[in-house]
Amino acid sequence: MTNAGGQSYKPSVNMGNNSMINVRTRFAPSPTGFLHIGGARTALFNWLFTRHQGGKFVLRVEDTDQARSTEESTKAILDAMTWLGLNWDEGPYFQAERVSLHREMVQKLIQEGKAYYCTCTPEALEEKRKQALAAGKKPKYDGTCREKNLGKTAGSVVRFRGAQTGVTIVEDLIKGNISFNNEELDDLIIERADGYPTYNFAVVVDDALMNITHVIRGDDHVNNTPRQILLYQALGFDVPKFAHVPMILGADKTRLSKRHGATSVMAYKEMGYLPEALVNYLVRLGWAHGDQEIFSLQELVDVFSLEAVGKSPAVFNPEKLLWLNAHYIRQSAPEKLLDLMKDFWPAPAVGKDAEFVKKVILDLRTRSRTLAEMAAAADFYFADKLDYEPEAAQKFLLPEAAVYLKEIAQKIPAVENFTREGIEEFLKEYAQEKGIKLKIIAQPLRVALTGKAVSPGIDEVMVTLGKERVVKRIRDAAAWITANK
RNA sequence: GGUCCCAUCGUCUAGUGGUUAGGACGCUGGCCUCUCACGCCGGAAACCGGGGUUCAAGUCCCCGUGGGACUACCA
Repeated sequence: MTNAGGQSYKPSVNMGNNSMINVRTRFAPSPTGFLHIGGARTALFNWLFTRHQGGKFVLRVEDTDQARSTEESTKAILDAMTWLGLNWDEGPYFQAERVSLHREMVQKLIQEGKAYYCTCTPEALEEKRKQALAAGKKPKYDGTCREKNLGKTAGSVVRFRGAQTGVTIVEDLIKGNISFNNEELDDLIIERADGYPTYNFAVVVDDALMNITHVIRGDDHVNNTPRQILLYQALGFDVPKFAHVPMILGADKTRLSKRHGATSVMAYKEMGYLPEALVNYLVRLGWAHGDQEIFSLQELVDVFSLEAVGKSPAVFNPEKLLWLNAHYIRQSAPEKLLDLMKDFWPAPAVGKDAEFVKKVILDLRTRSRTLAEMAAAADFYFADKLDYEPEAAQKFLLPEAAVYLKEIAQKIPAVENFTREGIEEFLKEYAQEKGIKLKIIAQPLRVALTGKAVSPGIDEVMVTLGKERVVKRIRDAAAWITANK
């Protein structure tokens, strides 16, 4: 399964450059929840970089935490990727299915003396950690089993024998060179007591075996990177290029989480956001191309580069996302919106004539920031009988207006040119005849037609509704005034 | 605590030693107008602080300060 159903994007790079043609990247989510905003941006950057370079984008599910991984999460993540249009070329591979490979590599390191069995219990380690912390020292594995040359026993784990001197330099495509003293790195566990590899080991083995050339991931991983580089070297693999993208923060500048509102990509779909809006918003978090704000996916593929990714974290701003979403709704063809709106319309809208619904969409297109907003604003188009908003009715459905409404209802059947222009002309002439401002009749008419004080232009509404419904609604309003005032 | 990263309007950002520090969201004044929205024109709003380097620093260096990440038999 490679969800190649997405459209294809042509790489914009000079294919004559042989070193670039073999770019391979991966997105490696752990299936312990839905795809969230941060993960989506990481996936997007990977995808854009890869498509720009004409490389291969691999999807790998990191499910070695057997206790927390679920199939539903895997499906939810793939669905979200597909919705965003981030198609992958290989995978999804499942890390848990590759444990024999990982174990092989663990054994290799043990045989070469680069890893060793450790029988320290979690409890003992936790105790030592506490003590170290209390004494103001660094909580680091103390090497109890390092030189014991232990064999495998029940409950034993395997630790990597890390270098204790020297410096490891991470050459990061976004952050530049970052150096770490190896003495800061402790002997990390690479195989757990349950026989499963730990993250830091499994990523290295898998990335190496899958020939990943560029590891693009969140910068919460920078501190893991030197250990991983040491692992690559111990295993005799080439070290890939790294690019650590800054985190996305909430309004309070802490790491984005549920506390800050919706963080699930699919929650945005359900709220009526378009994938192109989310993609456009996400890509501008930490990346810019001069002053440009609006980008199509193909445009992004053309101009995206890791060099232009900023180093500092970005605060997630829902207002700007909303603006972009409104923009993309405005830009969308009515046919497309007709399709998208199927999941959003209120019950009375289902089964209505497509041409009529399309007109409704056209009326509302510049006035809706989300599809859900559009649906909410559209209720009056589909209602058989209007409920007048109390404040609107009180202010505009008055006895003096009833006179005008009745006359207008009477004259409308004779309006030949029942278009926006024709209707506007008719109403202006009527107002002139009466010696009043258009305003005087527009608001009562609006309430009569929509039940609200705020709506699309009354000419638009009238055209969409059609003469018959218009006449009926105006008469209903006049009758309502007689009955209630 | 230790290690590492980061720092331009409220927010996202442009800026690569010499600019009236630009754009966008949001806010706001006006125009358009049947309300609202769209659109158009205008406004307020920023280089964290201190030292250097330099004729010249938002841009380079150092030190502070502030924020963030990691510090698991999670990923």
